[in-house]
Amino acid sequence: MHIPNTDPDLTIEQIIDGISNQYQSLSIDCKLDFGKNVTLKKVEKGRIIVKEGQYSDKLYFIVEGCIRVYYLKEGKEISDWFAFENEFVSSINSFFLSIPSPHYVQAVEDTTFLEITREDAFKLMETHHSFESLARKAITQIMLQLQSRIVSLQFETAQQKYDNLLLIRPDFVQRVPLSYIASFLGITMETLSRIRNPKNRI
Amino acid sequence: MHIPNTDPDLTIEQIIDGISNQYQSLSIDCKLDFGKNVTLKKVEKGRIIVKEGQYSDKLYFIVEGCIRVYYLKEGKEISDWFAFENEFVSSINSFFLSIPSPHYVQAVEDTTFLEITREDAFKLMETHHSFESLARKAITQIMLQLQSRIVSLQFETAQQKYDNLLLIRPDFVQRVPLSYIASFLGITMETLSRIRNPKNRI
DNA sequence: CGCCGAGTTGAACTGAATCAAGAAACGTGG
DNA sequence: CCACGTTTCTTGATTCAGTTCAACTCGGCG
Repeated sequence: MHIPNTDPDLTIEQIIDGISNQYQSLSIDCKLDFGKNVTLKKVEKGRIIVKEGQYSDKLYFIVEGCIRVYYLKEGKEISDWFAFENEFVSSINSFFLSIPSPHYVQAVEDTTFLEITREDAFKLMETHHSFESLARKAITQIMLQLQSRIVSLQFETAQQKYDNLLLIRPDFVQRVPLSYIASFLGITMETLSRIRNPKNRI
Repeated sequence: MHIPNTDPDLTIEQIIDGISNQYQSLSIDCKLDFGKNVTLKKVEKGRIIVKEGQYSDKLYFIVEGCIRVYYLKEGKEISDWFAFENEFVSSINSFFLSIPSPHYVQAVEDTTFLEITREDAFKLMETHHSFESLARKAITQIMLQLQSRIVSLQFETAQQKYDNLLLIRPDFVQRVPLSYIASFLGITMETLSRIRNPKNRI
């Protein structure tokens, strides 16, 4: 799962066909309309796509690469969300609540993605039942991810959280710096480092 | 917010009208169809509505009362979700993934609610664009709640978590036993008790 | 009245944070 | 290709918030 299996030079039409197959079959009308409202973008590793405080009314669909959403807490970066190939990602508070983004959005690798504005996305949902279904399914998936993360955060030890992550998203640890992973798991870098050292295992 | 403002003796039609107003305007057709597929139920305080291990393919909409979703971890009850008047609730893993429920669902107070099966709910989503929108909005709301809970769980002290809860859902603490709240916040009952004692405040 | 569950308080313990210092890996220019 | 500075990761010592376990208080109710 989550293996980079996507040709980064797909056309918008091909990408939309992929979405239609993976998430929800879209009507021909809807695909056309969808295609007219997205932009295909490429950014290099490390590039900040959205800064804190901006109204980030964009939703992204990753074609190739990895995007990280994080916020600053007392000067420290807290990673909140990572998305890989074929996943949707956005500064969700900003996107859904129309508030200034508390999050930064950054490319962890060279990344190719589709971009759509909130306004256009909501218009598509209203116009096309199949797009509304797509949205519902994508949001459901995110909700379930968040749910399982809560269970993981709440009563697991640092070791269990890390093991759990390795189990669910083995590629994660390969592709994302450890410092990002630590804050995502709600632990410090030092603790993560100790956990990963087999000598410290119980 | 979340004040019991609902007459528990509403008809199904009136409840559906309320949903149509609060979440998403539903077409007349859709409301009728919706009404045919729900059951209005009442359960007394403490009653277990769903047991762990059951396939819980039901979604509930609370008219009056409070429902708790929890699971057992090493013999201890961990509260995962509380829902009050005018909120949807279910054993989400079971409902959305069609797996046996890892959760128990229990009435915290005498509770009146609408019940709909997954099959019927999904059929309504397919048939009625407005019902699909309703679902999308309800799920979005849950997703945002989960998101803010993650932020709260991840880097806040026990004190901050409790203060935060008081701020966001002041009625919560009035209506739900402290032992339930503790596990919801990811802390022990003893810690919660100390936190609430003004003498221990910094 | 006495029991029972819910909540409180106390003392000892512990997992992870913090602070501080190294080691390894990484990239960039000479 | 190597020397360098920078960033990323590891290791060690100390500290602390919150857990655990155990005893106790309080209020409701048969």
